[in-house]
Amino acid sequence: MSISGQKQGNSGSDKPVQDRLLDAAEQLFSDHGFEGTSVRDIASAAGCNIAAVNYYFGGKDKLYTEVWRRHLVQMRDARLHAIEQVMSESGGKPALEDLLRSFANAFLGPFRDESRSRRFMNLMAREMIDQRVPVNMFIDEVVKPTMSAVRGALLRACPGLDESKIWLLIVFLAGQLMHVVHVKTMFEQSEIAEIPAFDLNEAVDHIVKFSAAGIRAYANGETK
Amino acid sequence: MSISGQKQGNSGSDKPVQDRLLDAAEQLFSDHGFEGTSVRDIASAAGCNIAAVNYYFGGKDKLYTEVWRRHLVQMRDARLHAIEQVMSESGGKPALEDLLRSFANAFLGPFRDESRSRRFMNLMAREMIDQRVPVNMFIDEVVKPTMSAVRGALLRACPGLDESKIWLLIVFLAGQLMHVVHVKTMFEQSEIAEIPAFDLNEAVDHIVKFSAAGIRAYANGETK
DNA sequence: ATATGTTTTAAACTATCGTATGAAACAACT
DNA sequence: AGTTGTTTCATACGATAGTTTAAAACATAT
Repeated sequence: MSISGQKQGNSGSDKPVQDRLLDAAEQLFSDHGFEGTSVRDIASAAGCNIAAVNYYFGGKDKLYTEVWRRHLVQMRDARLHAIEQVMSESGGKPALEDLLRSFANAFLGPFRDESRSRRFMNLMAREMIDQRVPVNMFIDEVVKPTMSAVRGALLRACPGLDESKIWLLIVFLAGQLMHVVHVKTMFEQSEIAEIPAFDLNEAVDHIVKFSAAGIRAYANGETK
Repeated sequence: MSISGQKQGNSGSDKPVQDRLLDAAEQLFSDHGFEGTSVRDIASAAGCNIAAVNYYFGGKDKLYTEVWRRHLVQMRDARLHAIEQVMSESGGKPALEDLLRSFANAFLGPFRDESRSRRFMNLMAREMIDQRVPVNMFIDEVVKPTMSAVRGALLRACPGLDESKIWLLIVFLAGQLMHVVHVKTMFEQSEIAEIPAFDLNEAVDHIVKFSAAGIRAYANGETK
């Protein structure tokens, strides 16, 4: 059998054991937190033996980071794909607003699906209080590749942009989007029904308009 | 020695053991969460024996709820005192705006002190994810006494108000204030320095103006 | 000083935690 | 069949969790 093979006739479900463990762990970590979840609970929910956690992931901590890695690569791919699509649709010279809107929508994608977003929200709220994922992983898996892609696309959309200052603009853009995520997270946790559902589209419109104006002002100031 | 007596020559500090335990527990629960804090850690930080937690509080859970009770009674007293003061200053017939402003400021008091607010914020963020304090306690210690006081004051400030609908107005008012707390909580957790400090005074101004208009419209609609 | 009630202490208890182990079960190939 | 490499399993390990216990230390009153 090959080293990366998967068994076929497993007992609990049709999914391989690794995925069942990741799914069960994500649900339990989201509901009860890292310390409040035991590997026995996870293995039981995944329908497999306790030792499988160590066999496949090398420990509870590693399993937790792998739960996150799954989300991180998904985020990265969604953002990279959004940028590539705008680039190809515009023949390599996208309108600034289109680029910003596409990226913002990809950024906020995980929070649009109401059914799955709650689990991810809880996971994120917990991770924001107790940081357990190594920062390097977050930087390497998401920030670096996303940033360089946005950077390239921004330069095509706004040729007059100063290359030395472009990182600041991207950080600022991501900061606005993270802000939206934070507000949305808070609204989800709030049980007070009085507050209407937070409108992501409205937030995206604002950020696109605001950032486009800011970036253009920046570009003109540098080139004049 | 009386049954509620306190020893004088304790070893760790000048405070009694109960208070030292509550202080240490609050700090540790705020930093590492309930599951992430052991009673040995708490006792060690408080400079006393492990058994003291069970001797004085009857267990780790009870200690946690007592940490919260301390905050809850403080909240309740601050709000009640604010209402009493407005009532006495106005000779029992306060202006609606004064009443609302005074209550709102008392409500948001714990979040104005920047030095102590962070610990309480963390504690609250954790409690919002994992509810461990019995809801009855929150209702009995804060909601009920506060509500009836606000109700009485509101009736004096707005005699035309329908008594059967007044609870809804109070819930609505508290909901707005909790909303402000949530946003503030989020801003504190956010590490992004780009966002300016959240202005509580601005929020209070808005809520006072908005709620006063709403309540007056309500009262007029019911009395005409 | 003796007696009484309270507080503090060190140690032990049971339960559960994350992890490690070695044998059994299994699948794929010679 | 027999061999090989992978996966599953029951079980055990050491560490630590929250809690309990009983004796020692202490303060106060008679």
